[in-house]
Amino acid sequence: MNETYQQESLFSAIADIQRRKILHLLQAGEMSVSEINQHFDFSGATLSHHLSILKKADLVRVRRQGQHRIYTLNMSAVEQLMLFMNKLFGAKEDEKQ
Amino acid sequence: MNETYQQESLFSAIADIQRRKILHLLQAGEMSVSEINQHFDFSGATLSHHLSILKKADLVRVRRQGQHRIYTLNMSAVEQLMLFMNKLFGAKEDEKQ
DNA sequence: TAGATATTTAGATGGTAATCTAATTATATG
DNA sequence: CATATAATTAGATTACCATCTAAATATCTA
Repeated sequence: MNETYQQESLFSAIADIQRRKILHLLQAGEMSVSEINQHFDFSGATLSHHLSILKKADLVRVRRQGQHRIYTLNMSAVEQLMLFMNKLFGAKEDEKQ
Repeated sequence: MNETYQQESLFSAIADIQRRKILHLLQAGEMSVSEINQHFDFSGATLSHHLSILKKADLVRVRRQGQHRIYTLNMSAVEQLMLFMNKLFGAKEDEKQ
């Protein structure tokens, strides 16, 4: 079980509670940066930093819309993460493999 | 979705690649500290440190056997973690909920 | 009981990560 | 075009974390 860089970046990405909150927010639907920011106390720069880490892990995708950037949750990265977790722990993972 | 201290400690525990390797090793069966240590380069003190973090997260359990301490993977904590991940990402989690 | 082995604890160090303010880039609009 | 708004980037600071060596604790055995 050698981990790829991609897997490592996934685990680092979800290690922070603020980033997990961001991911959970996006689960309900896409959001602009300022909309996301309404749910947090920290500065916009800090949010930008967290978003860049989530982007690098490919957990979120961005598109531009005027002045705004719209972030969406990338479910295929989420699925990849869950698959890897199942392998890691040797879980059954509903008999699919 | 407010996280408990327990959940926070689970995510911190799996954030480190060495601890993920330990968990994966234990997935094959219980092991003493020195057996685990054969798979790593770092010092026994460092291993002990990692094991204590896994213990605090309740991902592993320990019992004494003479001079040895035998570590086992606690699958119910693993399951709890997977359930929480599913909630976090809004995944289907094989229709159980 | 003395010494060997197994493991943990204490304390120190270097590196990384989260956060901040200020500056920069990009876009929209009067 | 000038200014306002949205978001990122740069640079600094602080806190935390992985690791180390040395010391302590616990158990076994000669």
